[in-house]
Amino acid sequence: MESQQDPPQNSPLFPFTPESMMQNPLEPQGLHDDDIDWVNLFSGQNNFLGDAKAIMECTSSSSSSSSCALMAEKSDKEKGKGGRLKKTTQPRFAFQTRSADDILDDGYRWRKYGQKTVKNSIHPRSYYRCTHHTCNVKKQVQRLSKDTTIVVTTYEGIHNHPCEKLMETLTPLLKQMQFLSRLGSTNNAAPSSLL
DNA sequence: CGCCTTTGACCGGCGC
DNA sequence: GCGCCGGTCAAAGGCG
Repeated sequence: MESQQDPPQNSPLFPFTPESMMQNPLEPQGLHDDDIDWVNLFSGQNNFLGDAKAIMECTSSSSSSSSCALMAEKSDKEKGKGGRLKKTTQPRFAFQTRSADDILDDGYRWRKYGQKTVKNSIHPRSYYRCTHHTCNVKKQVQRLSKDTTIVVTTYEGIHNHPCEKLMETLTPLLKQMQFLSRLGSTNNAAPSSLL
């Protein structure tokens, strides 16, 4: 199915996803391997959003995103503009990333379904939908006219499926870890050489 | 051939 | 009521 093997120009796996942020919006480092629920992590079944508005600043060593900000808000404040769009209550997340590339590789597959020039911005806004059949997540990508090095990515909705690329990357590792932990339980050897 | 992007048309909400 | 604006649709074409 998924055949994208090429290393993307920006971070191969965007260091956080809206879902992962929702897991631990302000303490991304607070996870232990034993605590990770991979399914929930990537399917976003734990929704920390109430009326909360979270803003996160972070730094990243990746070449493309030197800084970013996350804002989360309830989208039912949205006016429900736009053609045939039903009124949604999907949570929305706005990322600001400093990148030469408009498209963040967040591990999901997106299909572009529109592009519009917006008022007060010299750069067009692009509209993407998650290509997963059952997933209704959308995102908008727009470059700031003030600072053209900053790309604003707005996610709308929660993925109801695992991140394909991330799972693709992690599956062999997880299998290896399972294998080694089984060995470790019999041989009392810790798989400390991993990663 | 399937999947993707492009792009103009269309739709509906909002402000005046 | 009308025009503006943002969001979506869908046909056409490109690419691997």
